[in-house]
Amino acid sequence: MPRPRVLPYIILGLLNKNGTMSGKDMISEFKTDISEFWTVSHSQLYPELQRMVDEKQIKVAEDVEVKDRKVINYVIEAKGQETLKRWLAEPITLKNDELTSLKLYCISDQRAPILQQILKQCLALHQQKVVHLKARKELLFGDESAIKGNYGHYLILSRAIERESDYVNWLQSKIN
Amino acid sequence: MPRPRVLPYIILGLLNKNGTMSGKDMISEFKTDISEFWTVSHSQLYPELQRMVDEKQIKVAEDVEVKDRKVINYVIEAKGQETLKRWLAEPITLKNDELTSLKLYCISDQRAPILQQILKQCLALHQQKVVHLKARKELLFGDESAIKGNYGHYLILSRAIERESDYVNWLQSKIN
DNA sequence: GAACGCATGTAAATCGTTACATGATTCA
DNA sequence: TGAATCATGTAACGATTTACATGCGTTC
Repeated sequence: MPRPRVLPYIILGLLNKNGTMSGKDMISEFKTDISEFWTVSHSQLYPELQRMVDEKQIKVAEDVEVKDRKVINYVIEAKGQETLKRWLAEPITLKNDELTSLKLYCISDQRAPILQQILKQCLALHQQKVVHLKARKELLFGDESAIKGNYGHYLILSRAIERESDYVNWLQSKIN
Repeated sequence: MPRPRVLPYIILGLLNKNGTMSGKDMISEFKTDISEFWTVSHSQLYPELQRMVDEKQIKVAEDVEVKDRKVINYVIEAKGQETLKRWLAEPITLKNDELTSLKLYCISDQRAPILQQILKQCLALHQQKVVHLKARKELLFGDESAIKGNYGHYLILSRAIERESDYVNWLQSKIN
């Protein structure tokens, strides 16, 4: 069972959000706005675009505009919009939570129901994380004398708890 | 230029911290204490252990103890300790910062100079991140009317700023 | 019109995961 | 003794990165 792919969905998300885009445009947006969370090289992007055209997820935009250059512009197809919708609606799990920011990035409309759905699932997941991490800290460092001999471990565990707790608070503040 | 490897250093870190360990022991510690930050499959671990024995970074521990099972125990060698030391001392950059938690995990002693060194570099890096993210937010959403049409983007950018700011505060609290 | 830049494209090498395999130990 | 379990080991595939390649357009 191959690892689930990310790139095709980001491509769909960008095209759905921005309309017509070239590969170059996508690379540019990846770098400026998405590199904080995810990166991709152009040697992955271009073959993927071809594959997605074959799959009818996207199509080449016959722009009357700028065809001076060898730029290829793409637009999303109906099938692609459904694929994107299904991806956004997938349940959030420990395994795929690293993609949640990317999913949110693809949602332009503040009132989209899927947005609240994602935030709520994310909240539940990270609340569990906090519980788990706190239990782990209590187990390992409940006796504070254990901190001395494993200070680095203690540090990152403490930090993880703070980080997750902050995230939980933020998520709650964004949920209706 | 191949991507820098992580696994060998974690192996060295664990052996340096715990003394004698088998592959199974490492897998176990990966799962319980490190899975929050990093994962590895056993099919990666075992060949890597063999490679590191060949390189004299570690060696098989001739335990008189439990040799009933086919368990193979390892200990770190002097060369491995130097390799580990060099890794911990590498400058922290945007590229390798995702490994910082793993590095901290390998440092048992609260008073180790390398600990403060890492925390300070990490602080500088994330302070820069905050500056960059805030500038980006000002540029994109300084005009609040822009939020409506790109709400997801606004959300994750805002969250990133809070997350990084919290991290900066935490780092400062841990620095002498 | 020759050289360079740039969007796109291709190849090779590496990394990492899943699935499967081995051989020893335990236990019924 | 034979089945099951377990630590270790191997194979195959997909994903990702680096390096290199193509070919159009601009510019000097």
